[in-house]
Amino acid sequence: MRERLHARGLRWTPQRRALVTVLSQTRGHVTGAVLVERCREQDPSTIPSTVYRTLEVLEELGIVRHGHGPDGHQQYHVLPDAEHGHLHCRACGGAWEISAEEASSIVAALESARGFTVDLSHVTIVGRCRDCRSAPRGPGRS
Amino acid sequence: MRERLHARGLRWTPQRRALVTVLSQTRGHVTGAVLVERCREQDPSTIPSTVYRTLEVLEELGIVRHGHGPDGHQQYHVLPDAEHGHLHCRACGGAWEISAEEASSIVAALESARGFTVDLSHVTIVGRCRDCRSAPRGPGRS
DNA sequence: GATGTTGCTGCAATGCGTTGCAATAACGCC
DNA sequence: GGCGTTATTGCAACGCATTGCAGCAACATC
Repeated sequence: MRERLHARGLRWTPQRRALVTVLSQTRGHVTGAVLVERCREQDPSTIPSTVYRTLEVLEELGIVRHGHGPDGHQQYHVLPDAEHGHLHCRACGGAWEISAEEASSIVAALESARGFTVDLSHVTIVGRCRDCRSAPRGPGRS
Repeated sequence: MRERLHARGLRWTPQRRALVTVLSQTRGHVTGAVLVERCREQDPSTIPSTVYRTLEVLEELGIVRHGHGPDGHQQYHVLPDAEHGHLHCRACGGAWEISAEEASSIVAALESARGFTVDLSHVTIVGRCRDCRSAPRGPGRS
């Protein structure tokens, strides 16, 4: 980790160490706010802007990816999970992953038709799941 | 417009009138903040929360749709444009629309495989467009 | 046109995230 | 170990959006 930063002329600071530790104990998806809070547990003097800036750096290194939840808030996930997209039911709040394979149809379509390279891990698709689809008319947070 | 509100037991207020006027002069996509600002031009005493709450109501009526830009901020578009998704290049900031037809492959796939109904107008796909794909390594706002 | 209901508004506070800037402290080098 | 360079941090302010609550005002009714 430290090496990767140094290789780019970046620095290995206590604050970064803390975030990396937190990330290593994290599975699945987390919002930015939660990461800030977890860092605070480790070191109460943690400042939000530092965390967000560090996340930016780590994303450039390919350590994390971020997308946006159905409410538009940050959502980070730690690699090296397979790259995947996200599916959210606006009625029940449920969430699922879309595998690269499952998404290949659009990815390929956009690629060949427009020459557009999709960042799958940033994709969040909102709608209604099987169970809620038939339901009367859920509230619909988003 | 007024009728549609009344039909649901809702009220036709000066503030709503203002927002509807603003929307009627709007084409394409607008962020929430811009709508607030435009309302302020008409009536400087406009309060943001009122605007956002009214947008919520209008969305329930099917007058507007909202999604989230690549930065996670609100983006509204006025109907009755054909329903469509959004494509954003993280390097140049360019934006395009994805027609329902073009998206039919995923929509149909998710529909049949998972029984998931996609809200296409809420979809924003981020990546790199043809021109930026070959570029060295753009900054990558998102 | 006066009155009661209850949907809306204004306001203030909160939450998430970003940005500018001066001070700090990693790092490389001697 | 001391020193200079410059990436980072801490802080404070800002921007967008949401929420709770009390007072206000549309609307239906008489």
